[in-house]
Amino acid sequence: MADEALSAGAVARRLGVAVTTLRTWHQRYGLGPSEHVPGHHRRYTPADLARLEIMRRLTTEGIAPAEAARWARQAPAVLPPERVGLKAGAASVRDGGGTAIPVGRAGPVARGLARAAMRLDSVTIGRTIAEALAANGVVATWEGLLRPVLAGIGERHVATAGLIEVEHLVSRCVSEAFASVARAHPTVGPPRILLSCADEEQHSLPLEALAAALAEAGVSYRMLGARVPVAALVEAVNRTGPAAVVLWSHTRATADPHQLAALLAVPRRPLLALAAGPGWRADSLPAGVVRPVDLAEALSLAVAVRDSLDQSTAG
Amino acid sequence: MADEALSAGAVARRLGVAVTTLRTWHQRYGLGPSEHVPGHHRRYTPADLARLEIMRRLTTEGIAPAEAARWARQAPAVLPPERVGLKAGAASVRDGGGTAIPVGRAGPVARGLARAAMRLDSVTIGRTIAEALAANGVVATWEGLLRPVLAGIGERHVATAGLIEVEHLVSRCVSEAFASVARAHPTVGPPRILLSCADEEQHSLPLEALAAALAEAGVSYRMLGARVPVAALVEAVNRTGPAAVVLWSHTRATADPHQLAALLAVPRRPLLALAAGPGWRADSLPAGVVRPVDLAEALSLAVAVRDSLDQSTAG
DNA sequence: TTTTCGACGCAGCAATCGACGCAACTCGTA
DNA sequence: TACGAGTTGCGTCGATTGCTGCGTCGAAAA
Repeated sequence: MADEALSAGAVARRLGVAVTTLRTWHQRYGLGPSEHVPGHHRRYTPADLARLEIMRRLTTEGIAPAEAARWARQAPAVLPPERVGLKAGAASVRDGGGTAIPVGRAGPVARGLARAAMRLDSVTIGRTIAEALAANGVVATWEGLLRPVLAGIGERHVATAGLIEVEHLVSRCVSEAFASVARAHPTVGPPRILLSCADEEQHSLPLEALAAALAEAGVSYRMLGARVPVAALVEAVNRTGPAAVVLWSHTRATADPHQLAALLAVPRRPLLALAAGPGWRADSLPAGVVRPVDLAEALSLAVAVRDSLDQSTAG
Repeated sequence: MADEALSAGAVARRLGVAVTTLRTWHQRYGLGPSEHVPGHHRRYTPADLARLEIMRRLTTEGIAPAEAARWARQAPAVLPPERVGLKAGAASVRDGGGTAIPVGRAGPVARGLARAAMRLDSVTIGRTIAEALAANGVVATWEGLLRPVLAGIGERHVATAGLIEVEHLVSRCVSEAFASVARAHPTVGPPRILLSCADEEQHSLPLEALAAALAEAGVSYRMLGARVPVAALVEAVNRTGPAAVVLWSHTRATADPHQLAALLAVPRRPLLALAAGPGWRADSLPAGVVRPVDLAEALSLAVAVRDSLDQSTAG
């Protein structure tokens, strides 16, 4: 007597899709209520709902909707307990559209992640990212999965002035996943690398990616986070005396070269100053500042600092 | 309270509905006298009356009758805590001079945490928090450790215009710790609770505390994060149709009651709207909004909604 | 006699229906 | 590199369905 027969709206809400999409799935793929009189309202039984949830799960794994629907339609009443071991399914069927997030040729996993993001499904988002991180490491996951999806969301965001909640949600999930990596890889030795965002800079995700990559490589670091005023940065450098400082700037507005100059004017100036992020202009950087082009380069530079320090202390 | 049996007419007059409606509610939703012989007159006990009053309150607040009835039927004793006076924050601090962080009488662990924060020692910060969470749970750790320390840092921050980097670092560590709690407690079922910050509101830590507490209690939720524009919030509510929405506002500047009004104006409005945080003014809240005074109360209110099913149809 | 019961019906309104179309992503091709 | 073809999610529109509160009526209870 409890939950027999859900209305279309209730099912749509539960799945996180629009009501119209449910109707489309019914008429295009035959995924509807098992008993439905045309013209009358749809009433979804638990079995129908289970079929739709298979559809949703497969699409969030990056399977093309048409194929996912074929799977879901002939689904046995007993659903196989998850874990079928995905891994870049060969799902290169025509795929597109609607209110989707563009991920280019970033692969089916990225497509699935984008879909989960659109549904605000933080559980799936988190799981997808964690699996990718475990399988491919921080750098590859960042370049091949997270950056494309985040860029796609940002693109849509500026174009439609919407999707802000999606952007925040994914950012949080990514941030949590990176933190999880850092926690899973305890580092040894004192942190000699300081990571900080530029003044007023709100985007710290790429810096967190670097932090996670460092943790993965066993390098300890110190992360200050977003929106660090120059005075606070100088103060932190003075207090902790790092060998290398990475200063992230996402947009030109936050990329004030004076910050770098102030960094180099500190009494015990760091060995290496990295100006990371697309905000910095190569021609306006003070002498002695290095500008890595991507995450991998920043990582190798930072690792090099660690190694040189080890060498100097050892010999 | 033995034989306070009210007749149908009396109850109808008291509730302000027609007698016929009472009969309809009985046969359609099962909201009638607990003991009733068909054909005989209905005799409503005080308990029956209380159930009907819940029904009436929810329907007049705009909740779909079928859903309101379900809520009223299986609501054992969820009495909304009426207006507990807001106590002024006892801000009498007098502890440690120099560059220490005032933590009041929060105990030695808090002092240790504050010291680690001053050293920017994220490893120790994270470990301290994790241990406290494991030992005392989310609510106690938040109220007894994290909130005092964060408040102390904020106090010093506004007083000395420094310590911003400390504040960010600790925030990040707390955030990570909460995320870790959430990941360690997998929840089941679709999320029926939506957590969101008010528009322009940047502080999301207390909301993350609530999220972690919910996860600890096995309740699934959806967290939108900081700085959620009204349009995005409404959009998310429309899409996912949560049973309860928690809107956090830290300062008065971000506590625009219009946001709550917009929340309640959504087609299928949530059963419960919580205005959380010190920003909200009790006298300016729209009717039907509950204002929890602390984390524990917000938690218990949210947990109460856990079992509520939606489905707004059937007959 | 007065009030309530159960059954039936009706009008208002929100949700949904089916049809159509739009926008946008991917991919193959030039 | 640009462009058309194939897909796909979803907004819109006028019509319909179905839920909801309540009035009415003959019979039964108080």
